[in-house]
Amino acid sequence: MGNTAGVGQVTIKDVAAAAGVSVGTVSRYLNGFAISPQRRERIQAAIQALGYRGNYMAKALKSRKSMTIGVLIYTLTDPFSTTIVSSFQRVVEERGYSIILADYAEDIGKLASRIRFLRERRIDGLLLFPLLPTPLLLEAIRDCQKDLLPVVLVNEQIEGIDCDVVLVDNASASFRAVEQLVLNRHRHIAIIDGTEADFVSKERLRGYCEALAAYSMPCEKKYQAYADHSSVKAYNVTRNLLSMPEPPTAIFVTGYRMGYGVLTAIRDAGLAIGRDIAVTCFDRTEFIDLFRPAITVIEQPLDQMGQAAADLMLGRITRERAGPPERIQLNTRMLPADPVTR
Amino acid sequence: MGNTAGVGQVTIKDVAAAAGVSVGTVSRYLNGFAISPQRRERIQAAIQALGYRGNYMAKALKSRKSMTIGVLIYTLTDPFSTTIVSSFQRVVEERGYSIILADYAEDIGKLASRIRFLRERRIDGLLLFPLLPTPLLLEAIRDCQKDLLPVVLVNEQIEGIDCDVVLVDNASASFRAVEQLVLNRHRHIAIIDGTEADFVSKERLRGYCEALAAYSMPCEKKYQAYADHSSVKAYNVTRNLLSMPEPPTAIFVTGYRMGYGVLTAIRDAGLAIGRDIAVTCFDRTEFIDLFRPAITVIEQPLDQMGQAAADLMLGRITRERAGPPERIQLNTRMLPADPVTR
DNA sequence: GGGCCTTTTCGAACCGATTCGATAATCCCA
DNA sequence: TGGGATTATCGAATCGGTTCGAAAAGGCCC
Repeated sequence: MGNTAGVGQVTIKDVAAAAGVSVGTVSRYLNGFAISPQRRERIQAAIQALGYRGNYMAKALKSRKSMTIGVLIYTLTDPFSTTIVSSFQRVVEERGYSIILADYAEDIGKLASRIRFLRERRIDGLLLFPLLPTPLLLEAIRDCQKDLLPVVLVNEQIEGIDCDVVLVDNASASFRAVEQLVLNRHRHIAIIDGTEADFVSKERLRGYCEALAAYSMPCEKKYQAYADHSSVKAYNVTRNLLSMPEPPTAIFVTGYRMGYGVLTAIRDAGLAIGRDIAVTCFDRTEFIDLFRPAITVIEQPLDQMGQAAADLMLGRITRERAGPPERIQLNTRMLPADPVTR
Repeated sequence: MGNTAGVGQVTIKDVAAAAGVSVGTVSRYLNGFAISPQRRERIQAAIQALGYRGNYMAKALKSRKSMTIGVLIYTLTDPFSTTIVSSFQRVVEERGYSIILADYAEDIGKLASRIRFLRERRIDGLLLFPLLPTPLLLEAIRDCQKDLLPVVLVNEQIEGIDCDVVLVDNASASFRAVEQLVLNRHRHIAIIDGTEADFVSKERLRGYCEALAAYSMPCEKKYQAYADHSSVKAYNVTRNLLSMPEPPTAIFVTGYRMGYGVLTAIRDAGLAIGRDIAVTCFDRTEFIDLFRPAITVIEQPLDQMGQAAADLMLGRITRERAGPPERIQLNTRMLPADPVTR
């Protein structure tokens, strides 16, 4: 029956009645099937007149697709991941999907319950930003895969898991960055890295070490530090580095938050970036951009990453793409500093 | 009938059959109504055994509530708003709501279509971060209200709209900040503000002017600049200010992004923050924190804002709260610098 | 144990769409 | 213009829950 008065509750039945056709026919029209011209017109008129707006829930129930993708991010406050999400969203929305967003407050322990929450909403796919390759994560992913829920990972590689993933060339970007410093005659190059455990940090450290090795330079522990992705820790670490008997002449920082700390520490030590010391920093942010071209920035293709993730996801959801998981590796771009040579 | 094999498609019917009760009874159990102990046990066992997971879509369809709140943000990459969203999310999720997130890429023109998108998902409420009080926005909100869709605004006040809103004490915070500078004997205090049009910027400028007036100081145009919330523009503006014949001895910046530009410009001018020049900045970010206590920071209670917004929203959605719109104004906190006196 | 009141259970209708078999309309060509 | 093939339309069943009236069960008191 439906109601004509109520608030936005015009149903397909009302439209059918107003147009003098069956509900099935209206449905056909809505889904783009062939329909006779005069009926098409009457239906269009009825929709217009009644202000019909399809009921997404009914559609989702019947078609068993929620047209919703869950996005689980470690924290909503990190512009790096939200930028990726933003472009991901743009792409999937064009195909009618919306995203429901959750974060796990950088607490791996919450991952499972957050995923459960999303799955109760019957998401059609899951975009996951892991922090660490823990067994818990592995189990959670396996669980999704068991139920054929497509999962796409961003920036993480996990032993023993076959899962679509989007990455950047962490190791080789680091290699090139450090190589450039070496070529500019730096002999004491420090690295300030995230953690010992996460995939991205490990890869970036690997690139650093390989570059030094490639030029037969020692890879000394005293020039290697972890700052746990924290700007404050990076600040302290940098001050320590600068007060060494033989301080580094170049610092390679593997993340923008730590970059903040490094830049501030250098300033507070009374040194001039780009003259007294070279800095190469992963991630391009609005703030770090203010230091160009005094520092070298490794820019990650965030938009592309979001798009790639969206393509992977949509391919799986629609089953246009089957077969083994893909591992998409995108290239960073180095925005070189005016050289600081020794 | 249901299926026992398939992927996660156990229905309430399957549970009922397995427990030997009717679907209605299972539903009662699920919704916390009284039920006889032995049935309760059988139902629990059946749910456990089958791995039943309620179908959110079916529930939403029948109960006409999507248990979903739309969040429309100007850009996902702004940590200020995403922090608020994060705490908002935490609160509403406890009540079973999830959020679906969309941004409008700082393009007011897209607002209407973004809202339409969200409304097609049958959201139960809308949390909106406006940028400007435009007629378009006003119309969009009116449209929601007409259909009794609860709307909560963050950080915006619109003439002629009655709508729940969460704000901070922009004007009085500015007043106090500038007052403090005056008391430290600064006589040339510059303000770098967002735009001429947005509510928050206007309020912050008002506080600045009122503070100067309160101390009978001139409110000179030459010390007032807009930087459009951009760090690069703030950088340029600051350089200009510093090269005036009579440069300001204190700068009041009304947003963290512009703060980045100001701090960098001061550094590049060879001045020391907290010694040569005083800086007071709105918003506390990880980066700006690195400058404390050399600069004064006005911290907004982001978590509280999110919670307040959530409370407003849930109150409206559940109709526990009716009546006229509320305007919740929260207090910022000033983290004072070590004083730079003249 | 019977009568009466309360509480629990059952079963069916319903939410608003999709989808499919059956039926009606249309088209094409002889 | 008629017959066969094609295409559009109708109507009913269905998705997986909630909800409500009616029926059954349980509790209490005499």
